Amino acid sequence: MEDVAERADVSRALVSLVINGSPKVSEQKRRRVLEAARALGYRPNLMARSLAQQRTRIIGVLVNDLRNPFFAEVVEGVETAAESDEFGIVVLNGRRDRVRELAAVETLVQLQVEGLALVGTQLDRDDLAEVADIVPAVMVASDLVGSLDHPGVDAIVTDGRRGAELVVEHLTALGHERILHIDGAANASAAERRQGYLRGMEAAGLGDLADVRTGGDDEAAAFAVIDEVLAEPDAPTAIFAFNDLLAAGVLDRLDDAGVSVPADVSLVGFDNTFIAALHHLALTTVNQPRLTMGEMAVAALLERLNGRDEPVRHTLDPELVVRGTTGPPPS
Amino acid sequence: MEDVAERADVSRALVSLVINGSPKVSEQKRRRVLEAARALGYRPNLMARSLAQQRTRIIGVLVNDLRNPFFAEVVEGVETAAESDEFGIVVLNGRRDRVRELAAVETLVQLQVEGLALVGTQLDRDDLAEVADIVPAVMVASDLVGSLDHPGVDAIVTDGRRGAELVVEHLTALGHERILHIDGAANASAAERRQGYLRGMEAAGLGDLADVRTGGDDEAAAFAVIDEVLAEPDAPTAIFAFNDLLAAGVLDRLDDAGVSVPADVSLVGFDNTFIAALHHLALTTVNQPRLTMGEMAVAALLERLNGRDEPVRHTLDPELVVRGTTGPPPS
DNA sequence: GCCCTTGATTAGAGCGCTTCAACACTTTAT
DNA sequence: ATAAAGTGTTGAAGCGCTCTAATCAAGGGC
Repeated sequence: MEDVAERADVSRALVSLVINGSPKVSEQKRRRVLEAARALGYRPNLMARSLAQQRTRIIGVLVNDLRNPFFAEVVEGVETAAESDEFGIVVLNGRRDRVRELAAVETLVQLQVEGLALVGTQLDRDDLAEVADIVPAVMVASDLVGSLDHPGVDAIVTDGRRGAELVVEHLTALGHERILHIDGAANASAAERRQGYLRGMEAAGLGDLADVRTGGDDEAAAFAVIDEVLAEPDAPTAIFAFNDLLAAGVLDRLDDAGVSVPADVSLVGFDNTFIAALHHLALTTVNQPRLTMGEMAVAALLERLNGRDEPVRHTLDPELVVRGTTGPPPS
Repeated sequence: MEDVAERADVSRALVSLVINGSPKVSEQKRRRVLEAARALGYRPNLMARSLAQQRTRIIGVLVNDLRNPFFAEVVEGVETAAESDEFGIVVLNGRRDRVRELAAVETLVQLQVEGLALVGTQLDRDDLAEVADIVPAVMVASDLVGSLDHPGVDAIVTDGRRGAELVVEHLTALGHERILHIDGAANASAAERRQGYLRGMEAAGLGDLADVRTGGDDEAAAFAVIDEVLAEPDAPTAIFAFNDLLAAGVLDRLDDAGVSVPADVSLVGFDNTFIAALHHLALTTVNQPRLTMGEMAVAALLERLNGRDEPVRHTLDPELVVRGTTGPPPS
């Protein structure tokens, strides 16, 4: 910057003004500075700028698992919104490991991000409380029971309870009774969906047939459960999986076992990722408005930066997407 | 930091030493400082540190499209390697838009990243030349014809030409002759695979049957092409798609049209993403060692930082993964 | 008792930028 | 002519940290 100033024969301060597009610079000098900058290949140092400005204009994004297309799309929503508000984002991948997530949050805080979007993270209340004192945070697509305890944390979620209920309603309407739920284990939104499932079963008068098994959030997690279930008498006629990835695993395993879907067993996923839409899977699932969620997360953070200080929680409506993996139970 | 120093009754410099784990600090003072830091909730400011240190220990990662699981896994490889070398990474998503990619590179450079990993980007030689003068760069999983022009750019690629040849060999061995290639359009690795396809066809004596159509890199790109092809006489008996996503699109469309795979038409993808492995697709495809590629990219950058200044190019071997979408042509 | 080490600590400059207050120069109002 | 009110420009302080060189204290050897 010094060099640019010298070459353009102005002060360093003026160069700064030009770079930042200040209106109070004469056209003549502006041109001189820009030309000097170009000639020297000058690039402002974002670190120095942030230090001086005392703000970074960066939103930190912590993602549970980047390989899950669902999260990738939420991030895309965050990105879009941040971009249009002239914020940058830094994405860190927790890879389903809470310890890694914790470390990532620390990194982001030290990076002085102005807001934190936690997408599907597994952090608990205490982890969050500490961080929320420092920087506004918003949880996206994962529900932390009690997160509202802390006034610094917002939440953007799809109503997983309702989503699960929709699934059960759909299946019971088709005539299913033995409906199995393979859950998301310790996954952040698992509890809610489990709850919705149980409520749905109760409501349908099938409370005593309710059956929840521990699954996970990827294909592999389904294998053991399916093997187990198929070996039992009274196998379910319908399976509601925690998410699409898990459902894909279920489908694979059923296939291996010669069980046909939906003739023998109906199957429902959750998230409506592009995988579910592949015709060859044609998975019935529950849609979550991913991009919108990402965008709302940024909006929530910006409101915080603009002074809001009560927590906000937006619950979006899930939507059942019926495709080819559900049908009436075998007679 | 000032506050911590005061509370521990030492100088700022000493605090800095403690925070950075210097060995030349007495156990007593170290304890005092750490305790003061904890009590005050002190967090070092990464920006300030980088500024003073004149290095960021950050590797910038620019990805063509985060939604594509292939790239997401390469990034995971980068992440793993960076982590073990105590580097941080900043991931930016180009979203298949060259202009956005250019902007992202600019951001990363201004962030003072110490190395740039370009994963599947579409940047051309000129774009790169400019950037490579400033920071070492490595292209991953995308081949830029002539990128070696610039001595500052390394490359980690899978041999797409060979991969495509493997596909053609597999198909011709099954008896196919009318093999169509739906390519990746302007995508960075499209040219190479196209070339391999053509070479493979020549080698099999099928040069005049070679047929390349413009596709893309997602499912939607396949639709128009398939509609077009099916309407023509002499429809191909095998289709080699640019990547798995595109292949999934092809599969969907063939399905819609009542064409069965592999009975009527064989289909091959590329990348061996988890999508291909889903039993319901069971897509024959070509594997690329994604994680390894990511790790090698970091290794290449670190070598640069340690003084290497001739360009390096690692070409990994592709591997044909035969699944259920290929078989002999209909008789 | 003096000089030399050795090890622990600190003062202070500097990293590249922004920004505020001050300044110089016009222009307009009186 | 003089004051008031703009315009454009700049000097210098300061953002939070690191790091070199200097300082200080405490032995050790003669």
